[in-house]
This record gives sequence, C-alpha cells and structure tokens, in this order.
Amino acid sequence: MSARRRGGGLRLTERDLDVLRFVACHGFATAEQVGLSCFSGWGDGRLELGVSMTMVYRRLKKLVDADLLRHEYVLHGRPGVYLATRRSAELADAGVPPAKVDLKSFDHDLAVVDLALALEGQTDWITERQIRAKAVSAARGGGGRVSRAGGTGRTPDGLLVSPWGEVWAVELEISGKDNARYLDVFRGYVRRHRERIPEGAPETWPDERLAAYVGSGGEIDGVAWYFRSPSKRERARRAAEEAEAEDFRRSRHCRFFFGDASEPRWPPFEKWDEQREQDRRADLERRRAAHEERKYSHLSRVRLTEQEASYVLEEFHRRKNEGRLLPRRLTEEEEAWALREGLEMKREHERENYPEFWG
DNA sequence: ACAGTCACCCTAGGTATAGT
DNA sequence: ACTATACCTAGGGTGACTGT
Repeated sequence: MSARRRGGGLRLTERDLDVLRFVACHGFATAEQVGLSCFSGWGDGRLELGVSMTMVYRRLKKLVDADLLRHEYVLHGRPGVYLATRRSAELADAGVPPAKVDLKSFDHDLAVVDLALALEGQTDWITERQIRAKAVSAARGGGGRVSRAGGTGRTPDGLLVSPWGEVWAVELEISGKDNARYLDVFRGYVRRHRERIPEGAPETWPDERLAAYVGSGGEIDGVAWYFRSPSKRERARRAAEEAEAEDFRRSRHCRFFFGDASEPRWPPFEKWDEQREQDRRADLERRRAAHEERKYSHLSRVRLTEQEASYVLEEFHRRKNEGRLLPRRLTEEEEAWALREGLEMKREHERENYPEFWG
C-alpha cells in the first residue's frame, strides 16, 4: 500500500492526493462528484462509482478531520460541498489557492464540474481556476502576453485538450445571454484563434499545455459551448455563424461546437489530422514545384555546341539538296529553324538520359 | 427521500519479536 | 542472518442510524 503517513495518523494515499487536487482545481465539489472523479472507473462509456458512497463520505470525513478539506452547506436542501484548505492546496501542488463559494455562480460551478466529469477521459480538462491562477503567476513572473490584469481575455469555464494537443475553450450556459452578447463572445474567440497545433503537442503534459495557452494569450483551436436549452443553443449557433461570416479567414482556425449539457459529447477533434493532411499536400506541392524548377533550370542550360550547330546545319543542307544537281544554300529562316530543331532534339536526348528530371 | 455518519467486520501492509 | 508469527494501523465493505 503506497501511502504517506501524516502527523495525525492519517495515511495519505495517491487517491487522497487526487481528491485534494480535484477539489482544489475545481474550487469545490460534492461528495458524489469527488466519488465519480477519484473513486471510479470507466465502464459502458461513462464514469461509474467503484465503491459505495459511504466509502466516499468516510474518506472525505477523514480528510476534513485532518484539516485537508472543509465541508460547507451552501444552499438549504442541497448536498454540501467540499473545499480545499490552504494546507491541502499546497499539498496537492495544483497551483491554485483555496476557493470560496460564490452564491451567484454556485449552480453553474457545480454544473461545470459535472460537465468536466462527463467530458474527461481520453481528454484533459483544465479548470477555469487553473487558467486564472496560471495567468496571474505568468503576469507576475513577466511571462506570457497577458491582455488584462491577470487574464488572457475571456476565461472559459474550462479547457478541453485532446490527446493530440488540440485546445478547445469550453463554455457552459445554464441561464442565457442576449444575441449581441453571444456575438461579442464569439468575435473574441475568433480573434484568439490558433493557426497551427505546434509540432510535438501530443507529447506535452497538461501543465505545459496550460502554460502554452496562457503564454500565447489564450489561443484556442475551437469553442465548445454546452446548453441546457435547445433554443438558446440555436441562438448561439446563429451568432457564431455571423462571427464566422465577418472574419472567414480567422474563423477557419477556430471551430465552434454546440452541445447538449444534459448529454455532453466531445467536440470534433479533427484539426490535428486536417493539419497533417494539409502539411502532406503542401509538402507534395513544394516537392513538385522544386522538381519543375530543377527540370527547367537543367534544360535551360542545354545548348548546342559550335560543333553540334555546324553538324545540324550541314545535315539540313544535305537534306534540302538531296537529289538536286545544283545545291542551294539555307535561307536565314531555314538556318534558324534547323538550329531550333537541333536544340529540341538535343533536349529530347537529355530527357531520355536524365529521366530523374522528368519523373 | 436523501445526505451524511457510525459501528462492525474483514483484509493488507508494516514492524517488532521469537525461534531456527 | 533468515523465517515465521503476532500485533498494530489503516483502508475498504455493508448495514443501520440520524438529521433535514
């Protein structure tokens, strides 16, 4: 059993650290969410609790007793939430300070955790708190292009990073905005499009991806927006189309995806494959152009030598006077034509002898 | 009804001690 | 020195219980 023993007798396991990290990164979470994240496994395409909820509660209680978590009832009749303490935030090394519950966004924040749980798996989820914390530390450390005090423009509810390094901003809408506001947000995201996924992105660690995101000023490959209401989703989709039409060149690099929050699906992670296909085509085109260039420059260097020219002229003179008693000289046009023909013959000969220049 | 806690039991790993 | 055993501590499972 790999576990660390802390003063109070609690042996801290790797899973405990996962719990602390999960809670710290999201700010707070219900026991059920902690259970699904840290006491679960993937089965039948979704997260399933691997132990009983009693087990989860008991473990959480121990962490609360050890001053590593705080338990707080926020709304009457609703499950309580667990929050990180300063000690656990340091212990989990998640790079985020302990959170406070904000009543205005309480429902939304818990819904974001649910969304993250549904979308995590092969993908990495970077929380809004992680982004903000990184942006602040980057601004203090002088690294990164920070557009606003401690920020990288609009901070999404989370970042979804595909195994190939494709970065999608995730937004969860549980209330609704007016059309102009949607348009405004989409314009902002289109401005932050990322033209290319960097080479080597699939091999980078989540914290390197977060650093790259903050360092680039919040560049993204797409926006996945999840809605509870189909009509709001439709309005947002129209706003996105408008933003795309305004700036077609940039929006090619920033895809939009509109999902159902009650049954969230992953956005289409296709950019990496498309990028590789484009690179392959560009490479092919480059090689074809280089080949043409070499071919042209090679043939353009082919000239008739003096000896060859006089041989060509003699040969044409002989052919012209074949069967004549009184031979005639070649006219100027005939000479020029003969030399052109001779040069063409020589180049034809080159083509046969240097097939690598002719494919 | 549901969130959360407690008691009891079993299992597993770590450590001290006795026996060879 | 090595091995076997006992004991302690903590994790995990289940059912019962409490409080709202």
